[in-house]
Amino acid sequence: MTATPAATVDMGLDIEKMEKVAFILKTTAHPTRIAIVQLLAANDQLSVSDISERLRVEQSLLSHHLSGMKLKGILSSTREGKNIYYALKMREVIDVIQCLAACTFL
Amino acid sequence: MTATPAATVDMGLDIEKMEKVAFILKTTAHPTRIAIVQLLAANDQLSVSDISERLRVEQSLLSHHLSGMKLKGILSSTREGKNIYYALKMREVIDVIQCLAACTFL
DNA sequence: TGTATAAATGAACAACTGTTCATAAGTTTG
DNA sequence: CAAACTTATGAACAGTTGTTCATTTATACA
Repeated sequence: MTATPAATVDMGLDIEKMEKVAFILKTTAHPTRIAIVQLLAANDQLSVSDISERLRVEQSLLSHHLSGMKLKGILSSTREGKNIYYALKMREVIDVIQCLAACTFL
Repeated sequence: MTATPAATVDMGLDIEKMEKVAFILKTTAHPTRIAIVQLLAANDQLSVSDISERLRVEQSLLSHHLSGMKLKGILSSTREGKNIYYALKMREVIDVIQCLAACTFL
């Protein structure tokens, strides 16, 4: 990791908040992963092949993204028969994305 | 770069918006750089040494961060005598950070 | 049991990031 | 001009990321 700069300058974002947001952003700021979050925000659980079809992302690559996100605590997964269903675990991620979606100026 | 997934699933975040936000986030989601943005949101221009002192980040490293951010269009710089002053160029960055700061839930 | 289907895993690799260190380049002032 | 100061630059390097491909594991079902 990186050393945190000393000053706590702020606009309402204290260090702790800043690091949490940075974490969420770093692990989510990628087109495929944002799309995954959006899908799971709307669907509350989906199998890998569901996601793969909808996003047209190849199985293996998708799996890597999913397990990475799971590892970082953003998603959870449960097996049901042949399929494995992923769901959003860290709800703050939705909030962050919704927050950004609400930013009209962009 | 990465291929954009096909589906435009959304929560109000269309693909274009999503990519702009992702860009801003990727280039900003780092403690030092967030701190820089915050400083420059509050000060509208600061010399490298100002920033270096306030954030206690070493000259060369800071310079790398700054010129990277400039390269990506986030900051601008102008020389005034010995000093070089950096300023926020892409104002949306402030908006994004303020937007996130407003998210109380975190 | 064998075959099909769903998903994970691991190697390999290129590209990018963050960092440090040493050095260069531009500016001011004596 | 030389010395001091401020900032940039470039090499080097370790670590991370995104991706592909081939292989493996797990489950279901004939």
